[in-house]
Amino acid sequence: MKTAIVWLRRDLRIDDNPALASALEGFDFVIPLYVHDPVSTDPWMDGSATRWWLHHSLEALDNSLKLLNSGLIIRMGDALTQLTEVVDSFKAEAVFWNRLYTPREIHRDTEIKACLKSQGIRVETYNSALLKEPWAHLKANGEPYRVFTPFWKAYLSGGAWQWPEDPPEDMPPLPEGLTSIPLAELGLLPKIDWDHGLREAWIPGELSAKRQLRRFLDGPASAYDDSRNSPGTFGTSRLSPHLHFGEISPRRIASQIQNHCTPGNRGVEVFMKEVGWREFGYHLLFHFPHTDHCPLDARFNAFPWPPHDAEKFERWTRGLTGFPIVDAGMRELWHTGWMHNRVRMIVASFLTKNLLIHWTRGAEWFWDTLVDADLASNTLGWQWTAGCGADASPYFRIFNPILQGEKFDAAGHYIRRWIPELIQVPNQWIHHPFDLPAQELKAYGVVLDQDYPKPMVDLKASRERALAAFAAIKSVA
DNA sequence: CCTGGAGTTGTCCTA
DNA sequence: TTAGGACAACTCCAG
Repeated sequence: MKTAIVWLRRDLRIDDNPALASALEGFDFVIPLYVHDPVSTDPWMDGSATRWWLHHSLEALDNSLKLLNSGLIIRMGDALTQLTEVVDSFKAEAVFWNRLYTPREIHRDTEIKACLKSQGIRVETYNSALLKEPWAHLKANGEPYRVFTPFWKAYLSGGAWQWPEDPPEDMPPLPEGLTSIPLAELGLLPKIDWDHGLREAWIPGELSAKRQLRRFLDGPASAYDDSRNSPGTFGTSRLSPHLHFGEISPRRIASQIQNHCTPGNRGVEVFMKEVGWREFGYHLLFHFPHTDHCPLDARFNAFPWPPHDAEKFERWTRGLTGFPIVDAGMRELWHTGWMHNRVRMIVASFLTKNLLIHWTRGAEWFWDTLVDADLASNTLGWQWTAGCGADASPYFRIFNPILQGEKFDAAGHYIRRWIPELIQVPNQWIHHPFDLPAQELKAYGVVLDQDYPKPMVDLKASRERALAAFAAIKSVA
Protein backbone atom coordinates (compact mmCIF):
# COMPACT_ATOMS: atom_id res chain seq x y z
CA MET A 1 0.00 0.00 0.00
CA LYS A 2 1.50 3.31 -1.09
CA THR A 3 1.01 6.58 0.79
CA ALA A 4 1.68 10.15 -0.30
CA ILE A 5 1.58 13.42 1.59
CA VAL A 6 0.39 16.64 0.01
CA TRP A 7 1.87 19.45 2.04
CA LEU A 8 -0.53 22.35 1.65
CA ARG A 9 0.51 25.91 2.36
CA ARG A 10 -0.87 28.78 0.33
CA ASP A 11 -2.61 26.59 -2.19
CA LEU A 12 -5.76 26.00 -0.18
CA ARG A 13 -7.86 24.59 -2.99
CA ILE A 14 -8.52 21.34 -4.76
CA ASP A 15 -9.00 22.93 -8.20
CA ASP A 16 -5.90 23.26 -10.38
CA ASN A 17 -3.63 21.95 -7.66
CA PRO A 18 -0.74 20.10 -9.29
CA ALA A 19 0.72 18.74 -6.06
CA LEU A 20 -2.62 17.24 -5.11
CA ALA A 21 -3.13 15.93 -8.65
CA SER A 22 0.22 14.12 -8.54
CA ALA A 23 -0.61 12.48 -5.24
CA LEU A 24 -3.80 11.17 -6.77
CA GLU A 25 -1.84 9.17 -9.33
CA GLY A 26 -0.82 5.79 -8.06
CA PHE A 27 -1.20 6.14 -4.30
CA ASP A 28 -3.57 4.17 -2.12
CA PHE A 29 -3.58 6.73 0.67
CA VAL A 30 -3.20 10.47 0.36
CA ILE A 31 -2.64 12.72 3.35
CA PRO A 32 -3.51 16.40 2.81
CA LEU A 33 -1.40 18.02 5.50
CA TYR A 34 -1.25 21.54 6.83
CA VAL A 35 1.50 22.43 9.30
CA HIS A 36 1.14 25.54 11.37
CA ASP A 37 4.36 26.88 12.77
CA PRO A 38 3.45 29.34 15.50
CA VAL A 39 7.00 30.07 16.56
CA SER A 40 8.72 31.69 13.69
CA THR A 41 11.65 34.03 13.46
CA ASP A 42 10.24 35.59 10.32
CA PRO A 43 9.71 39.32 10.77
CA TRP A 44 6.91 38.90 8.27
CA MET A 45 5.09 36.37 10.41
CA ASP A 46 1.39 36.22 9.65
CA GLY A 47 -0.53 39.31 10.66
CA SER A 48 -3.78 39.29 12.60
CA ALA A 49 -6.05 39.66 9.58
CA THR A 50 -4.12 36.98 7.71
CA ARG A 51 -4.59 34.60 10.62
CA TRP A 52 -8.32 35.21 10.62
CA TRP A 53 -8.57 34.42 6.93
CA LEU A 54 -6.32 31.40 7.27
CA HIS A 55 -8.55 29.87 9.91
CA HIS A 56 -11.61 30.08 7.69
CA SER A 57 -9.77 29.02 4.58
CA LEU A 58 -8.49 25.89 6.30
CA GLU A 59 -11.99 25.16 7.49
CA ALA A 60 -13.34 25.53 3.97
CA LEU A 61 -10.64 23.30 2.53
CA ASP A 62 -11.35 20.65 5.14
CA ASN A 63 -15.00 20.74 4.13
CA SER A 64 -14.16 20.33 0.44
CA LEU A 65 -11.90 17.40 1.21
CA LYS A 66 -14.51 15.76 3.43
CA LEU A 67 -16.97 15.84 0.53
CA LEU A 68 -14.40 13.71 -1.31
CA ASN A 69 -14.17 11.31 1.67
CA SER A 70 -10.84 12.71 2.74
CA GLY A 71 -10.07 15.59 5.09
CA LEU A 72 -7.42 18.07 6.10
CA ILE A 73 -4.83 16.91 8.62
CA ILE A 74 -3.53 19.73 10.74
CA ARG A 75 -0.33 19.66 12.74
CA MET A 76 1.45 22.31 14.70
CA GLY A 77 5.18 22.90 14.99
CA ASP A 78 8.29 23.03 12.88
CA ALA A 79 7.49 21.94 9.33
CA LEU A 80 10.34 19.47 8.87
CA THR A 81 9.71 17.82 12.23
CA GLN A 82 6.01 17.43 11.54
CA LEU A 83 6.49 16.19 7.99
CA THR A 84 9.07 13.66 9.14
CA GLU A 85 6.77 12.50 11.90
CA VAL A 86 3.90 11.86 9.51
CA VAL A 87 6.17 10.26 6.92
CA ASP A 88 7.57 7.85 9.51
CA SER A 89 4.28 7.02 11.20
CA PHE A 90 2.46 6.22 7.99
CA LYS A 91 5.34 4.97 5.87
CA ALA A 92 4.76 7.64 3.27
CA GLU A 93 6.85 7.22 0.14
CA ALA A 94 6.36 10.63 -1.35
CA VAL A 95 5.75 14.25 -0.40
CA PHE A 96 4.32 16.74 -2.89
CA TRP A 97 3.92 20.45 -2.56
CA ASN A 98 3.42 23.60 -4.57
CA ARG A 99 6.21 26.12 -4.45
CA LEU A 100 6.29 29.36 -2.48
CA TYR A 101 8.53 32.26 -3.41
CA THR A 102 9.42 34.45 -0.47
CA PRO A 103 13.11 34.35 0.40
CA ARG A 104 12.62 32.68 3.75
CA GLU A 105 10.21 30.09 2.42
CA ILE A 106 12.50 29.20 -0.47
CA HIS A 107 15.30 28.67 2.03
CA ARG A 108 13.17 26.54 4.34
CA ASP A 109 11.67 24.42 1.57
CA THR A 110 15.03 23.77 -0.06
CA GLU A 111 16.36 22.40 3.23
CA ILE A 112 13.28 20.28 3.82
CA LYS A 113 13.45 18.86 0.34
CA ALA A 114 17.09 17.89 0.72
CA CYS A 115 16.46 16.36 4.10
CA LEU A 116 13.49 14.26 3.00
CA LYS A 117 15.32 13.11 -0.10
CA SER A 118 18.27 12.01 1.96
CA GLN A 119 15.87 9.73 3.80
CA GLY A 120 14.85 8.14 0.52
CA ILE A 121 11.55 9.98 0.23
CA ARG A 122 10.36 11.08 -3.18
CA VAL A 123 9.76 14.83 -3.20
CA GLU A 124 8.15 16.71 -6.07
CA THR A 125 7.32 20.38 -6.13
CA TYR A 126 5.16 22.31 -8.58
CA ASN A 127 4.12 25.73 -9.70
CA SER A 128 0.58 26.56 -8.70
CA ALA A 129 0.73 30.18 -7.61
CA LEU A 130 1.91 31.93 -10.75
CA LEU A 131 1.32 31.88 -14.48
CA LYS A 132 5.06 31.46 -14.98
CA GLU A 133 7.96 30.83 -12.66
CA PRO A 134 9.94 33.94 -11.72
CA TRP A 135 13.14 32.44 -13.09
CA ALA A 136 11.54 31.29 -16.32
CA HIS A 137 10.81 34.74 -17.70
CA LEU A 138 13.84 36.92 -18.22
CA LYS A 139 15.08 39.52 -20.63
CA ALA A 140 16.96 38.40 -23.73
CA ASN A 141 20.22 39.04 -21.90
CA GLY A 142 19.23 36.70 -19.10
CA GLU A 143 18.60 39.39 -16.51
CA PRO A 144 15.36 40.05 -14.62
CA TYR A 145 13.02 42.84 -15.64
CA ARG A 146 12.75 46.07 -13.68
CA VAL A 147 10.03 47.73 -15.74
CA PHE A 148 6.51 46.41 -15.92
CA THR A 149 5.43 47.21 -19.46
CA PRO A 150 8.15 45.24 -21.28
CA PHE A 151 7.82 42.51 -18.64
CA TRP A 152 4.13 42.07 -19.34
CA LYS A 153 4.40 42.50 -23.08
CA ALA A 154 6.91 39.68 -23.26
CA TYR A 155 4.88 37.64 -20.77
CA LEU A 156 1.87 37.69 -23.06
CA SER A 157 3.72 37.13 -26.30
CA GLY A 158 6.16 34.55 -24.95
CA GLY A 159 5.39 30.87 -24.40
CA ALA A 160 1.94 30.03 -23.09
CA TRP A 161 1.46 29.10 -19.47
CA GLN A 162 0.01 25.83 -18.37
CA TRP A 163 -3.74 25.32 -18.63
CA PRO A 164 -5.51 24.69 -15.29
CA GLU A 165 -6.35 21.17 -14.25
CA ASP A 166 -9.89 20.38 -13.15
CA PRO A 167 -10.47 19.37 -9.53
CA PRO A 168 -10.55 15.69 -8.59
CA GLU A 169 -13.93 14.01 -8.26
CA ASP A 170 -12.81 11.69 -5.54
CA MET A 171 -9.87 11.10 -3.27
CA PRO A 172 -8.12 8.10 -1.80
CA PRO A 173 -8.94 7.65 1.89
CA LEU A 174 -6.89 8.81 4.81
CA PRO A 175 -4.84 6.03 6.42
CA GLU A 176 -6.18 4.37 9.57
CA GLY A 177 -5.15 5.98 12.83
CA LEU A 178 -4.27 9.35 11.35
CA THR A 179 -5.56 12.22 13.44
CA SER A 180 -5.63 15.95 13.07
CA ILE A 181 -5.45 18.49 15.82
CA PRO A 182 -8.61 20.61 15.93
CA LEU A 183 -8.40 23.77 13.87
CA ALA A 184 -9.36 25.88 16.88
CA GLU A 185 -6.18 24.79 18.66
CA LEU A 186 -4.10 26.78 16.20
CA GLY A 187 -5.40 29.89 17.92
CA LEU A 188 -5.76 31.79 14.68
CA LEU A 189 -8.99 33.54 15.62
CA PRO A 190 -8.82 36.72 17.67
CA LYS A 191 -9.31 36.43 21.41
CA ILE A 192 -11.35 39.58 21.51
CA ASP A 193 -14.18 40.18 19.10
CA TRP A 194 -12.69 42.64 16.62
CA ASP A 195 -13.37 40.55 13.55
CA HIS A 196 -17.05 41.25 12.96
CA GLY A 197 -16.12 43.62 10.12
CA LEU A 198 -14.15 40.87 8.43
CA ARG A 199 -17.03 38.47 8.81
CA GLU A 200 -19.38 40.95 7.18
CA ALA A 201 -17.05 41.63 4.28
CA TRP A 202 -15.71 38.21 3.33
CA ILE A 203 -16.38 34.56 2.82
CA PRO A 204 -13.00 32.85 2.64
CA GLY A 205 -12.59 29.62 0.74
CA GLU A 206 -12.36 28.13 -2.71
CA LEU A 207 -16.08 28.09 -3.49
CA SER A 208 -16.44 31.71 -2.56
CA ALA A 209 -13.41 32.60 -4.69
CA LYS A 210 -14.90 30.94 -7.76
CA ARG A 211 -18.24 32.60 -7.19
CA GLN A 212 -16.55 35.96 -6.79
CA LEU A 213 -14.64 35.53 -10.03
CA ARG A 214 -17.79 34.69 -11.96
CA ARG A 215 -19.66 37.59 -10.43
CA PHE A 216 -16.85 39.92 -11.38
CA LEU A 217 -16.46 38.65 -14.93
CA ASP A 218 -20.22 38.75 -15.53
CA GLY A 219 -20.44 42.23 -14.04
CA PRO A 220 -17.89 44.98 -13.50
CA ALA A 221 -15.02 43.39 -15.46
CA SER A 222 -15.94 44.82 -18.83
CA ALA A 223 -15.84 48.35 -17.41
CA TYR A 224 -12.91 47.65 -15.10
CA ASP A 225 -10.58 50.14 -16.80
CA ASP A 226 -12.76 52.88 -15.32
CA SER A 227 -14.60 51.23 -12.47
CA ARG A 228 -11.42 50.11 -10.72
CA ASN A 229 -10.74 53.72 -9.84
CA SER A 230 -13.97 54.33 -7.92
CA PRO A 231 -13.59 53.22 -4.33
CA GLY A 232 -17.24 54.01 -3.63
CA THR A 233 -18.50 51.34 -6.01
CA PHE A 234 -17.91 47.61 -6.33
CA GLY A 235 -15.86 47.91 -9.47
CA THR A 236 -12.95 45.67 -8.54
CA SER A 237 -12.63 41.91 -8.34
CA ARG A 238 -11.89 41.69 -4.61
CA LEU A 239 -10.02 38.49 -5.39
CA SER A 240 -6.72 39.48 -3.75
CA PRO A 241 -7.11 37.53 -0.49
CA HIS A 242 -8.39 34.48 -2.36
CA LEU A 243 -5.36 34.66 -4.64
CA HIS A 244 -2.99 35.15 -1.73
CA PHE A 245 -4.14 31.97 -0.03
CA GLY A 246 -4.27 30.06 -3.29
CA GLU A 247 -8.00 29.52 -3.09
CA ILE A 248 -8.03 30.28 -6.78
CA SER A 249 -5.17 30.08 -9.24
CA PRO A 250 -4.17 32.76 -11.72
CA ARG A 251 -4.33 30.07 -14.37
CA ARG A 252 -7.99 29.51 -13.53
CA ILE A 253 -8.62 33.23 -13.77
CA ALA A 254 -6.91 33.40 -17.16
CA SER A 255 -8.83 30.42 -18.49
CA GLN A 256 -12.17 31.73 -17.24
CA ILE A 257 -11.43 35.00 -19.02
CA GLN A 258 -10.64 33.14 -22.18
CA ASN A 259 -13.81 31.06 -21.93
CA HIS A 260 -16.27 33.73 -20.92
CA CYS A 261 -15.06 37.14 -22.08
CA THR A 262 -15.06 38.84 -25.43
CA PRO A 263 -11.51 38.89 -26.76
CA GLY A 264 -9.99 42.35 -26.73
CA ASN A 265 -12.37 43.69 -24.09
CA ARG A 266 -10.56 46.68 -22.66
CA GLY A 267 -11.73 46.26 -19.07
CA VAL A 268 -10.83 42.59 -19.01
CA GLU A 269 -7.41 43.33 -20.49
CA VAL A 270 -6.73 45.89 -17.80
CA PHE A 271 -7.83 43.40 -15.16
CA MET A 272 -5.52 40.77 -16.58
CA LYS A 273 -2.75 43.33 -16.42
CA GLU A 274 -3.36 43.59 -12.67
CA VAL A 275 -2.88 39.84 -12.46
CA GLY A 276 0.33 40.61 -14.33
CA TRP A 277 1.39 43.07 -11.63
CA ARG A 278 1.06 40.28 -9.13
CA GLU A 279 3.38 38.16 -11.27
CA PHE A 280 5.76 41.10 -11.56
CA GLY A 281 5.81 41.46 -7.79
CA TYR A 282 6.93 37.85 -7.41
CA HIS A 283 9.45 38.29 -10.19
CA LEU A 284 10.99 41.23 -8.36
CA LEU A 285 10.97 39.67 -4.91
CA PHE A 286 12.55 36.50 -6.27
CA HIS A 287 15.35 38.27 -8.10
CA PHE A 288 15.82 41.03 -5.53
CA PRO A 289 15.10 39.24 -2.26
CA HIS A 290 16.39 42.05 -0.07
CA THR A 291 13.66 44.42 -1.25
CA ASP A 292 11.16 43.43 1.43
CA HIS A 293 13.11 45.78 3.71
CA CYS A 294 15.65 47.60 1.51
CA PRO A 295 14.98 49.95 -1.38
CA LEU A 296 15.49 48.49 -4.82
CA ASP A 297 16.97 51.82 -5.83
CA ALA A 298 20.09 52.05 -3.66
CA ARG A 299 20.11 55.84 -3.83
CA PHE A 300 17.24 55.74 -1.36
CA ASN A 301 19.51 54.40 1.35
CA ALA A 302 20.54 58.04 1.68
CA PHE A 303 16.99 59.39 1.78
CA PRO A 304 16.70 61.84 4.71
CA TRP A 305 13.81 60.25 6.58
CA PRO A 306 13.17 62.27 9.73
CA PRO A 307 13.13 60.44 13.10
CA HIS A 308 10.02 58.31 13.43
CA ASP A 309 7.04 60.25 14.73
CA ALA A 310 4.94 57.69 16.58
CA GLU A 311 2.08 60.04 17.23
CA LYS A 312 1.66 61.03 13.59
CA PHE A 313 1.96 57.42 12.55
CA GLU A 314 -0.79 56.45 14.92
CA ARG A 315 -3.12 59.11 13.60
CA TRP A 316 -2.58 57.67 10.14
CA THR A 317 -3.30 54.11 11.28
CA ARG A 318 -6.47 55.11 13.05
CA GLY A 319 -7.87 57.19 10.22
CA LEU A 320 -7.62 60.48 12.07
CA THR A 321 -5.50 62.53 9.69
CA GLY A 322 -8.26 65.01 8.93
CA PHE A 323 -8.21 64.20 5.22
CA PRO A 324 -11.41 62.30 4.49
CA ILE A 325 -10.18 60.08 1.64
CA VAL A 326 -7.15 59.02 3.70
CA ASP A 327 -9.20 58.40 6.82
CA ALA A 328 -11.90 56.53 4.93
CA GLY A 329 -9.25 54.23 3.50
CA MET A 330 -7.57 53.56 6.82
CA ARG A 331 -10.92 52.84 8.44
CA GLU A 332 -11.97 50.56 5.62
CA LEU A 333 -8.72 48.68 6.17
CA TRP A 334 -9.23 48.38 9.90
CA HIS A 335 -12.83 47.33 9.55
CA THR A 336 -12.69 44.92 6.60
CA GLY A 337 -9.03 43.94 6.31
CA TRP A 338 -8.92 45.35 2.81
CA MET A 339 -8.57 48.69 1.08
CA HIS A 340 -9.45 49.73 -2.43
CA ASN A 341 -6.33 49.94 -4.57
CA ARG A 342 -6.76 53.57 -5.57
CA VAL A 343 -7.03 54.48 -1.91
CA ARG A 344 -3.99 52.37 -1.02
CA MET A 345 -1.97 54.64 -3.27
CA ILE A 346 -3.46 57.74 -1.72
CA VAL A 347 -2.83 56.72 1.90
CA ALA A 348 0.63 55.44 1.04
CA SER A 349 1.56 58.66 -0.71
CA PHE A 350 0.24 60.59 2.26
CA LEU A 351 2.30 58.57 4.74
CA THR A 352 5.56 58.54 2.82
CA LYS A 353 5.43 62.00 1.29
CA ASN A 354 3.18 64.30 3.30
CA LEU A 355 4.19 62.78 6.64
CA LEU A 356 7.66 61.64 5.52
CA ILE A 357 7.27 58.40 7.45
CA HIS A 358 9.36 55.50 6.22
CA TRP A 359 7.59 53.23 3.74
CA THR A 360 8.49 50.13 5.75
CA ARG A 361 6.27 51.38 8.61
CA GLY A 362 3.37 51.53 6.22
CA ALA A 363 4.24 48.14 4.80
CA GLU A 364 4.26 46.66 8.32
CA TRP A 365 0.89 48.15 9.17
CA PHE A 366 -0.61 46.81 5.97
CA TRP A 367 0.99 43.47 6.73
CA ASP A 368 -0.80 43.21 10.04
CA THR A 369 -4.19 44.48 8.92
CA LEU A 370 -4.72 43.26 5.35
CA VAL A 371 -6.44 39.96 4.67
CA ASP A 372 -4.57 39.91 1.36
CA ALA A 373 -1.17 40.77 2.89
CA ASP A 374 1.29 39.37 0.40
CA LEU A 375 5.01 39.99 0.68
CA ALA A 376 5.53 40.38 -3.07
CA SER A 377 2.61 42.68 -3.76
CA ASN A 378 2.97 44.66 -0.55
CA THR A 379 6.65 45.27 -1.18
CA LEU A 380 6.11 46.28 -4.77
CA GLY A 381 3.29 48.64 -3.88
CA TRP A 382 5.07 50.42 -1.06
CA GLN A 383 8.35 50.76 -2.89
CA TRP A 384 6.53 52.05 -5.93
CA THR A 385 4.73 54.71 -3.93
CA ALA A 386 7.80 55.73 -1.99
CA GLY A 387 9.62 56.14 -5.29
CA CYS A 388 12.40 53.67 -4.52
CA GLY A 389 11.10 50.59 -6.33
CA ALA A 390 10.59 49.27 -9.82
CA ASP A 391 8.83 51.61 -12.22
CA ALA A 392 8.79 53.93 -9.28
CA SER A 393 6.43 56.78 -8.98
CA PRO A 394 8.38 59.89 -10.06
CA TYR A 395 9.48 61.97 -7.12
CA PHE A 396 7.17 64.80 -8.06
CA ARG A 397 4.11 62.58 -8.10
CA ILE A 398 2.67 63.42 -4.73
CA PHE A 399 -1.02 62.70 -4.46
CA ASN A 400 -3.20 65.50 -3.26
CA PRO A 401 -5.85 63.76 -1.13
CA ILE A 402 -8.43 66.45 -1.78
CA LEU A 403 -8.06 66.31 -5.55
CA GLN A 404 -7.92 62.53 -5.53
CA GLY A 405 -11.11 62.41 -3.53
CA GLU A 406 -12.87 64.83 -5.84
CA LYS A 407 -11.70 62.96 -8.88
CA PHE A 408 -12.41 59.39 -7.83
CA ASP A 409 -15.17 59.75 -5.26
CA ALA A 410 -17.01 62.78 -6.60
CA ALA A 411 -20.33 61.68 -5.13
CA GLY A 412 -18.75 61.07 -1.73
CA HIS A 413 -20.14 57.55 -1.40
CA TYR A 414 -16.87 56.18 -0.12
CA ILE A 415 -16.41 58.95 2.42
CA ARG A 416 -19.94 58.65 3.78
CA ARG A 417 -19.64 54.89 4.09
CA TRP A 418 -16.54 55.07 6.28
CA ILE A 419 -16.80 58.47 7.92
CA PRO A 420 -20.39 58.75 9.05
CA GLU A 421 -19.65 61.95 10.95
CA LEU A 422 -19.35 63.68 7.57
CA ILE A 423 -22.54 62.21 6.17
CA GLN A 424 -24.36 65.51 5.91
CA VAL A 425 -21.52 67.51 4.40
CA PRO A 426 -22.34 68.31 0.75
CA ASN A 427 -20.28 66.78 -2.04
CA GLN A 428 -18.60 70.05 -2.78
CA TRP A 429 -16.99 70.08 0.66
CA ILE A 430 -16.88 66.47 1.71
CA HIS A 431 -13.24 66.03 0.68
CA HIS A 432 -12.12 69.18 2.47
CA PRO A 433 -14.63 70.04 5.18
CA PHE A 434 -11.99 72.16 6.92
CA ASP A 435 -12.32 74.77 4.18
CA LEU A 436 -15.88 75.55 5.25
CA PRO A 437 -16.45 78.31 7.80
CA ALA A 438 -17.01 76.74 11.21
CA GLN A 439 -20.58 77.96 11.43
CA GLU A 440 -21.57 76.51 8.11
CA LEU A 441 -19.84 73.24 8.94
CA LYS A 442 -21.73 73.09 12.18
CA ALA A 443 -24.99 73.26 10.25
CA TYR A 444 -23.91 69.98 8.67
CA GLY A 445 -23.32 68.48 12.08
CA VAL A 446 -19.54 68.83 12.23
CA VAL A 447 -17.35 70.70 14.67
CA LEU A 448 -13.71 70.25 13.78
CA ASP A 449 -11.53 68.51 16.38
CA GLN A 450 -14.70 67.45 18.12
CA ASP A 451 -16.55 65.36 15.55
CA TYR A 452 -13.79 65.08 13.01
CA PRO A 453 -10.09 66.04 13.27
CA LYS A 454 -8.52 69.12 11.77
CA PRO A 455 -6.06 68.29 8.99
CA MET A 456 -2.81 67.14 10.60
CA VAL A 457 -0.53 68.68 7.98
CA ASP A 458 -0.51 71.53 5.53
CA LEU A 459 -0.61 69.90 2.11
CA LYS A 460 1.40 72.55 0.34
CA ALA A 461 4.15 72.82 2.94
CA SER A 462 4.47 69.06 3.41
CA ARG A 463 4.61 68.57 -0.33
CA GLU A 464 7.47 71.00 -0.60
CA ARG A 465 9.26 69.34 2.30
CA ALA A 466 9.02 66.01 0.50
CA LEU A 467 10.28 67.50 -2.74
CA ALA A 468 13.25 68.92 -0.85
CA ALA A 469 13.98 65.50 0.66
CA PHE A 470 13.92 63.96 -2.79
CA ALA A 471 16.20 66.66 -4.10
CA ALA A 472 18.71 65.68 -1.43
CA ILE A 473 19.31 62.24 -2.98
CA LYS A 474 18.80 63.18 -6.60
CA SER A 475 22.41 63.29 -7.67
CA VAL A 476 23.77 60.64 -5.31
CA ALA A 477 25.25 57.92 -7.47
C1' DC B 1 27.93 48.68 -28.74
C1' DC B 2 24.84 52.19 -29.97
C1' DT B 3 20.31 54.31 -30.44
C1' DG B 4 15.99 55.83 -29.53
C1' DG B 5 11.71 55.39 -27.35
C1' DA B 6 9.40 54.77 -23.22
C1' DG B 7 8.37 54.63 -18.39
C1' DT B 8 0.57 52.38 -13.93
C1' DT B 9 -2.22 55.25 -11.35
C1' DG B 10 -0.07 63.56 -10.55
C1' DT B 11 -0.13 68.30 -9.59
C1' DC B 12 0.43 72.99 -10.41
C1' DC B 13 0.87 76.98 -13.09
C1' DT B 14 -0.01 79.54 -17.01
C1' DA B 15 -2.15 81.12 -20.92
C1' DT C 1 -13.01 76.76 -17.74
C1' DT C 2 -9.67 74.07 -19.83
C1' DA C 3 -5.63 72.42 -22.05
C1' DG C 4 -0.75 72.03 -22.23
C1' DG C 5 3.68 72.09 -20.44
C1' DA C 6 6.95 71.77 -16.55
C1' DC C 7 8.58 69.02 -13.10
C1' DA C 8 14.84 65.79 -14.17
C1' DA C 9 17.06 63.36 -15.88
C1' DC C 10 17.91 58.43 -15.78
C1' DT C 11 17.39 53.79 -16.51
C1' DC C 12 15.40 50.24 -18.83
C1' DC C 13 14.72 47.63 -22.82
C1' DA C 14 14.45 46.13 -27.64
C1' DG C 15 16.22 46.36 -32.04
